[in-house]
Amino acid sequence: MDTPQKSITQIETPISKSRFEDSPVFNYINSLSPIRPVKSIPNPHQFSTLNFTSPPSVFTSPHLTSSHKESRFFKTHHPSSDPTIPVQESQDNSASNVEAVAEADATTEFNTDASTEMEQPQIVKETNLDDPLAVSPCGSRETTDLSLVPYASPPREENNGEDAAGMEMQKMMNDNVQGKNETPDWDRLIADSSEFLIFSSPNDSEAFRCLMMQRASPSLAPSVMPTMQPGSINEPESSNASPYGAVSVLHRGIRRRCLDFEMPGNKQTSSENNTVACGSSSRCVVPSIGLHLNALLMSTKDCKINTTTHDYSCTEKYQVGLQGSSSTLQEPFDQTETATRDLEVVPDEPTLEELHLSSPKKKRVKMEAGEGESSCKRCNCKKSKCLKLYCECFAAGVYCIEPCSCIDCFNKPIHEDTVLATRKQIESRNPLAFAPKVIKSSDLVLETGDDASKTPASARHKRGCNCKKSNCLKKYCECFQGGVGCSINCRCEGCKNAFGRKDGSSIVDMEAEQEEENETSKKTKRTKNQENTEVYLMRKEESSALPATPMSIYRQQLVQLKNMMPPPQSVLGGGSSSSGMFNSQYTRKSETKSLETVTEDGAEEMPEILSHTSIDNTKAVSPNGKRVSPPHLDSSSSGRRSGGRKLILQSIPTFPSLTPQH
DNA sequence: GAGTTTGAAACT
DNA sequence: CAGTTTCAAACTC
Repeated sequence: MDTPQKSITQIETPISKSRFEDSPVFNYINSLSPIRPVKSIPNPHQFSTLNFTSPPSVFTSPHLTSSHKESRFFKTHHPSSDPTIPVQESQDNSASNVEAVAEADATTEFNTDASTEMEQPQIVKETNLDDPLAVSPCGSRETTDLSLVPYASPPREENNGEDAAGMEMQKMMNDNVQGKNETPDWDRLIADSSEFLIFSSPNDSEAFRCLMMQRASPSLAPSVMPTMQPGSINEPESSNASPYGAVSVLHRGIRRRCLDFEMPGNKQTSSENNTVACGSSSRCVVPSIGLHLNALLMSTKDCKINTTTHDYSCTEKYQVGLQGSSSTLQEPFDQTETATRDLEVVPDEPTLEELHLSSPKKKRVKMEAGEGESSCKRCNCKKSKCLKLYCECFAAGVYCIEPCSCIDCFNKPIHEDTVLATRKQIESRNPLAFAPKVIKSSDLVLETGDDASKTPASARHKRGCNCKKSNCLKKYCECFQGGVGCSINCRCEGCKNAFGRKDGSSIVDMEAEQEEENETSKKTKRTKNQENTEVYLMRKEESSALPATPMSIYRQQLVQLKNMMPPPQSVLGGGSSSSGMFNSQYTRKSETKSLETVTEDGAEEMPEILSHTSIDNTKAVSPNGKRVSPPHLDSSSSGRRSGGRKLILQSIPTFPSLTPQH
């Protein structure tokens, strides 16, 4: 039985309004007031494209406006007993907020907070905004918002929500521009915000930062994916299309969603996190922002979400500041892609840059034309429907996106159920299927007790490779691809892995590095034996695409830090759960842990990177100027020269300073 | 860009 | 668990 109340209110509003407007009193007032009543124009389009110029496409779709209310924000349960009112409210707010973020991106963290807060009270609790104002129970939102956000949308009538939002947006934009004079120190803002602005997910923060960056460098503003309207796709789940649509639009524009496969029963949470986009998103949508591309990687493979606890471990600083510095070694290509883009952004890596830019390598062309274009990891699946581990996206825990060339792809938000089911199935078969393939050596040592720790990479492939012909010298080899040495877990034949052979000899690396070092100083070419040379060349080729990009630099820094840190604690994230990809990396456990995990991958690449990049550069390109100062390795590391050319990871003793104890 | 090679994933 | 098939990335031309 329908409660007449609702319908009555719906009907009554317009009626009463019209009556009111027709009334002489109204006319009188109207005549007196210079303010003319403006009737809302129910034109969703007006709100979007026409009104705003910034990064339009992503957020301008009518679909978006129509589905705002169903965006992921509203997936969260409203604590209030009567969802209708809050929803209505949040509808406007969300619209304005989303738009604010999207269009104006003048939105500050406060606004973001506000939106988050408004839409996700629970998350707010979770995220614990330090700002007392921010934490307001559902009751007093508006006040809070207003107090918090200079341009936050004030409470307004439920009608013409979109227009209102749009107008509000413009107002906000204006206010922001005028009031702040548009001199945002984004780095500072982000840095500052990182302390109290805790995003509901790492991806959120990523997206946030992305937007910030975007604003910071409008010239780089993406062309923006024009027509990716998932909603336009005739999906069976049309009922759900909206939410997805909204989310997708938003995320497509901003971020690539990560799959949080876990929480089978907890769909809500799952969706919440699912929506969480990986940093990838940023790269996808904001191609110009090379730095963010890495974030994708981070989110996808490196910064794993500990779905078990729903913690995210890359500390916000890392997440935001480093922008996916941890981009996985498992995806050298991505790195390279990113690198290529980063070159434009980061001018201070002359040698490598030049090297990279000047070399019209096929690889690079390939990357630019293909993966690099979107700067997203792209799969090319044809038969697996992207629902098998064959699919890199799926394996990485991210949804496929536009740039993917996959056919019959089911790895999309609209098929979330399928994806989750498949994921579960695969995990049931192999609980570690989605676990990071490359894990820290320390962890490994705990597990296998092998000599992994002896190798420079300081990480090992979990299962080991099974190479027969590639000698573990090509990316066919997962160990090599991951930038780690082979271990006793490997069943490879003729292993010549540059990062460390199965037999435990990591000497190759040492020799190569030292050799290169000497060569560098002497400016002569190497005189190493053929094997090492071969290895070296291969690695160089690999890493040539990984010049001194910020990412690589971050990684480098991280690696350095890592090396200075004491041996990692027991595996937390690693074993945390089978949800794998996202497991450890985002666990908020401790910064140390985060760093470690982040570094984990970074270390994989180190040998090569280190041999080519200088610490000075590292310093120079520090993301937001925050931290990761390459510690005083020199004194402690025997492998490093005054020139700062090289770091020999192996030789760097653990350094206690960064961890509380030890 | 097409074809080949390779090894992981999936299957039996 | 081992062998085989399938698959898509990596690689080569």
